[in-house]
Formats: sequence, structure tokens, C-alpha cells
Amino acid sequence: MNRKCHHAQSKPVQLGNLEEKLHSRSLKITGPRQAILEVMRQERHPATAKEIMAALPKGICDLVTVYRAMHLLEKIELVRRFDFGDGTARFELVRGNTEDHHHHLVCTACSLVVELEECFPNALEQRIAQTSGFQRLSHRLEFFGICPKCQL
Amino acid sequence: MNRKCHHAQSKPVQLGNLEEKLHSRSLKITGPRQAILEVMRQERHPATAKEIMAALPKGICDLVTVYRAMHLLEKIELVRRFDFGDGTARFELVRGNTEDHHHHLVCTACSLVVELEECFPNALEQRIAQTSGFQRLSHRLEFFGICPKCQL
DNA sequence: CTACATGCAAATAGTTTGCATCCAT
DNA sequence: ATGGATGCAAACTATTTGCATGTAG
Repeated sequence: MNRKCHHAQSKPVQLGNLEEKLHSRSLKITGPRQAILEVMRQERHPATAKEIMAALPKGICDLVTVYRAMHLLEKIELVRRFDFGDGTARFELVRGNTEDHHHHLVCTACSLVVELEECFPNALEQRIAQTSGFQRLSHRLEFFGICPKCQL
Repeated sequence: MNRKCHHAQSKPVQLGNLEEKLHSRSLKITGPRQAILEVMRQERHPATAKEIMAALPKGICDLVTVYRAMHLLEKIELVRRFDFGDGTARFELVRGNTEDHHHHLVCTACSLVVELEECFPNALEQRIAQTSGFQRLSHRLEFFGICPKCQL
């Protein structure tokens, strides 16, 4: 039950996607939610709740609403949560198939983030599943290093 | 500059190791520090500061002291910090070579933790380094799934 | 003695929750 | 109308910090 690491990240996310998913759960399409999704569509890298808040047209909603929207969007799989190990959650819009996922390479000096195509080998993950007897394996994987600019 | 994934986890950590490392930095061998290290030696899995605190002889020290000890032990590489994505740091005694490291498989239902031998392939990590131009690559990798008992 | 270690209280930071009010459907 | 959505304040959790006091070397 592993996700495959194809990388179809060129597909834009349609607003219709949101409406569809919300409707089917009788949830509402509100101003804040649309604005938040719009901001995330423009973010190039996983953003913290505060960053999203800051990128929003000022006063459009509360930080709490951003957090609540993240939970909601995460649940309907329009957003994915990342953890770069600094105690702050980062959120990124899911582009393309829900099944796809990718990892990041973060500069420990300047926080530059690069999206990676590489993923943990499926064969190896399956071996772990078999050896351990665990099911529905998934993994959390991020890389850290020093980017070219910070090496100077 | 990647760590190798050998797994020499049978070697016990000598107290001498601690004394040595503390001495060389003119740091002190105190009761709390010895007790904390003793508790960690007995923990089989990464433990949170609170768990370590709870396992300590009662009243031997403050939670703050546990946190400070973790920072210290982490710095002298006697302890390694792990992040299972739940917003709480976990600490584990480094057994064997400082260069070694390992990853975990965590049950999302009962939190059972299994230590893994598998690691992200070195060749692949090197390729990431070359492609990105980043240096001193390292990775954070943990697996999640449902353990045999929780599958019933 | 003296620098490092600790306890206690308080500050931070991120995130969540309670509740009254508001609004999309 | 009415159940979900939001704002505001407050609660929570994990972790860190300031400062006076304690103690290992």
C-alpha cells in the first residue's frame, strides 16, 4: 500500500477540486478558505501557518482559521503537512495525484528548500513491511545539507 | 560525508565514556547526569523528556535539568534526538560508533517502535548531493505503519 | 574557591479549544 | 432557518531562559 513516487507536479489544482470535496461533505466554501487556497497555490515551498497568514490579504482572517483550514485541507488531501524538524509544521498544496509525494532538501544555514525527485526505494520499504509484519507503511523523509551559496 | 549504516548496537556504553567527554570540556559529573544516563541506558526506545523524568528515581532532579542534560549529551554525541512527527522530541542513547545511525518504524495505532536496519541508500544520497550541489548531506527518516497486533 | 549545575518561576512558541456570533446553503 | 465557520480569548504542550543558590573539582 505504498505511494508511488511519480512526479506529476505540473498539474494546476482547480478550484473545482475544492468545491467538489467540500460539497460532498456538506462543508462550506468561504472567503477565508478560498483566499488561503489561493495563497498556497502561489507558495513554492512548504509554508508555516504564520507565513500563509502573512501572505493573505491583510485582515482576511485569523491565524486560528488558517490552522483550522490546514486541518481541513489536510483531511481532504488537498494539503500535505511537512516537518523539517524545527518544531513548526509546514504545509504544501498537493498538486497532481494524491498518491504522489515528494521530499525536500533543506539548507541548514539559510533554510533554502529544494524539492527532490528521489524517494525511499519501494522495494526496500516492502522488505521492511514484510520483515516487520507492519502494514500500510509510509515514511517521513527529509534531507539536510549546506546549499551552494552557503558553502562560500 | 554520509554516515554509514553499520549496526553495532550491542556495545554497552561505558560510564567512562561520559566522564572522559565531560572532563575534556571541564564539565561536571553530577548526580542527575549519572542518573539520567543510567535511565537512558535502560530505555529500549527513544524516550521523551517526560518519560525520562518519570523513569528517574523520584525527586532526583527537575524536568528542566533533563532538557539541559539532553542538550549537553546531544552535543557530546552520547545521545541522539529523534522526531516522530508528534511535536515531541525523543532521545536515545548512542550505542556503538558515533557514525552509526538507524531509523524507526512506529505503529500509528499503539506507538510500538521498532528499530530498523534499513537506511536510505548511500548511492542515492550522493546523487542528490551532486545534483543539488549541497554538501554535508544528512537525512531524517522514519517509517509509520500498523503493527501486527493492531491489525486485528 | 570558582565555574559550572540546578531549581523554581516565568517566558516563549506553536497549536488547539471554548464559546458566542456570523454566514453560506 | 441552521449547521458549519470564524474571531477572540484563553488554554495547552513542549521547551527555553533568568536568576539566585548549590556543589563538583
